[in-house]
Amino acid sequence: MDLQKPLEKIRKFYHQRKRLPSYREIAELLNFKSVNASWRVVKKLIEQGYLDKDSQGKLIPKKLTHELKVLGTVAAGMPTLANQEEMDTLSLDEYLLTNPSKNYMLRVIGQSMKDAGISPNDLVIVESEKEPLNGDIVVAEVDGDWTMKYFQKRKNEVVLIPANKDYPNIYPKQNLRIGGVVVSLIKKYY
Amino acid sequence: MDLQKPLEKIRKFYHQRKRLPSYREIAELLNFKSVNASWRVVKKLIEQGYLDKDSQGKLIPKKLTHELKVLGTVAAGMPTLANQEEMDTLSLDEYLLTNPSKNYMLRVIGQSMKDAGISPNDLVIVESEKEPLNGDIVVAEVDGDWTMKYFQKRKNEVVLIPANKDYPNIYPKQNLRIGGVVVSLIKKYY
DNA sequence: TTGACAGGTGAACGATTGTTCAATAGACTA
DNA sequence: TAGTCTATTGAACAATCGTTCACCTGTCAA
Repeated sequence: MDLQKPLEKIRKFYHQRKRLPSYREIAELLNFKSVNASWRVVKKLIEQGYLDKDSQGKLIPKKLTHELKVLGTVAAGMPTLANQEEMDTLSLDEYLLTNPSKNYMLRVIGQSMKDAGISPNDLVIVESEKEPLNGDIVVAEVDGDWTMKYFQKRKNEVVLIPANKDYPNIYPKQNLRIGGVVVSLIKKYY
Repeated sequence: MDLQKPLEKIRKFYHQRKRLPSYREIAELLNFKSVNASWRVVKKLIEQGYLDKDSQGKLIPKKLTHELKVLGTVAAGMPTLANQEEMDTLSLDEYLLTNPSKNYMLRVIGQSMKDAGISPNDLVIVESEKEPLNGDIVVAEVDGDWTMKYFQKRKNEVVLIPANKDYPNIYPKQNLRIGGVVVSLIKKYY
């Protein structure tokens, strides 16, 4: 049985309508006249791990969601088209959001983290209410201003160190408030 | 009517089960004894743009998907908790995947793009079958090896330039194959 | 020629679906 | 007190749901 076409149709339906089709709808998609035919196709798709079922028998997606093929490492070269299907896929949302309810995103302005590869217009994902470790990049309010810096705790004081020699270290006198720890950085070129 | 609790419950259900609850299930979630009660809650949620309906009346998510609050710019400071709800949200998948079927992801090894802020273990999202412009970062096969470099087209030849002075420019003799253009870069610290 | 098998048809089942109606309970205002 | 409003209840509707029958093709091997 050819599972490729059904998979593609179902995937398309899912992305367009943001829900999975019912067996009747699958029959329509695949030009079946009987729901039993789609029932059998779905059974195979479940066996192969593309779909799954609820406790109530409702279909839920498994390997269908907007996902990225991870093709390997750059220097190791490009995999051929032949084995692309076997590679892992990954949802960016799930991958990047360490703690969805506490994550938020900031757009970077200013050059103070330049040497860490963080430039204006980049996006950083920040996790709030997280205890920073030495070397973490934190978003902090120092004496009234918000900045992004490396976090360094020494004996009794905290130092905020920029990744740019043109900027001075910051020794917060009072009112140091940590807004969160930068958990990931996103640069978008296009 | 308090929509916050229902929203949160429905959102949680959606993320756990990867489908939206039925009206009966919503009633159960919110301790309603009547489906009509959930029907009205849903009506409100639709009016506010959190949910939507199919042509068949089935619920589909709108602003429910795993989304990030974009809180503003770093230097501009942190918004207060009060206006967080009004901020934009953004799905990373939708934001980063310029062309889902042609995008794939590579893990970076090697230091050759160091000065562009691209380090080993970073992830790059590549769009295949895209014509590179001068200055774009491309993934290319040169004389048998795969690398990531800046793309530069001069008169009749193509030069691949690393972002690291310790590495030489590459003047492909033959067999230059562009695997794709890097459309975004992801660094994950945690 | 026979038999097995995979793919599709058609119909039926009880359960669950979205939707709507009338009715009830409490909070607030006039 | 009477009246209005909102939130919830409870019951009912046709339609659709997932699931399972028995049956009908065609293909290929024995």
